[in-house]
Amino acid sequence: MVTKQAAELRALTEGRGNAFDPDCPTRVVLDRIGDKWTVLVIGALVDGPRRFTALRQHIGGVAPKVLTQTLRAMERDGLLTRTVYAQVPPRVDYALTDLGASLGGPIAVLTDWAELNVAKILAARDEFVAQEA
Amino acid sequence: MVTKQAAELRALTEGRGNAFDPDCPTRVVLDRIGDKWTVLVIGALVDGPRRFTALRQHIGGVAPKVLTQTLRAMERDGLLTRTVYAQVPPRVDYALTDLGASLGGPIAVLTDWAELNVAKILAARDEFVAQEA
DNA sequence: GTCCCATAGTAACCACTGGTAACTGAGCAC
DNA sequence: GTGCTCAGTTACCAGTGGTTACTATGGGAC
Repeated sequence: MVTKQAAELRALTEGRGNAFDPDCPTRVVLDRIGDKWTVLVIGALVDGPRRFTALRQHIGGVAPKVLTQTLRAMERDGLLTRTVYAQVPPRVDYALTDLGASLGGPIAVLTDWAELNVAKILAARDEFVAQEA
Repeated sequence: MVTKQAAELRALTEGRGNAFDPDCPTRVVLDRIGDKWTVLVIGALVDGPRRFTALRQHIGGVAPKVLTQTLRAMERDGLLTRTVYAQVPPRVDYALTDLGASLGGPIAVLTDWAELNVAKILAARDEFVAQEA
């Protein structure tokens, strides 16, 4: 614990993290971004706030439990806000914070690459399978 | 807040083959990129080929089994090449392909964001913990 | 000859997480 | 009192990530 805090402090005081240091908190950020649902939630919220069920419908194939986990983690990390209205039936709005919205750029770059290179990756995969056989 | 970047992301996700469709192969690419070790391996190889042990040392905290899994998956997807020299002790070089190297740009954007925003995320996390208590 | 070393993994095992299906609670309409 | 909506929760299961220990091979030291 002490060493971890020291590493975080060092990384922060140096101004920049080093993702290759296992104790560097940048790893934490990469883990969060690495979660595919986080990426899709950011994409689903760039247009504005959405409710829980709307998110579920917009992001195909996500189970409610997993969506809840993702949203809570993102709220904890300051990427979005969760607003509960005391109504029945309940209403909960999710909206990106400035920090969360600022992630949209890097994610767009990534999804752009993905769109452009899906074919190459699938081709490599097919070829590899063919070689194995 | 919602700017050109947001519009870009929206165009990507709602226009041509979108990542919100659970059956879209873009999901496959996001899963691969989402693996934190993949990101670090790309980062470790942009300067040139490395051997297995060199990768292990450069990327702190990775278990050999997991590194092997990651490297095999990346080889399968055409992101890197694996060259075995019939020597004793064994020597295996890993090098990025053009496809793998082209991922360096998007990943650099992402890690830049991560390193710049680590402090904000940790602050949000601390505040959240404080509010809970 | 025997012992030890380095490299690039594998094997066995465990814990945690991601995913599925079913259930909850609160008020309102019927 | 039955059913409807929304936003989850609960119980459960499989797969994955991670840890530690072990392996194969030949070269050099003794």
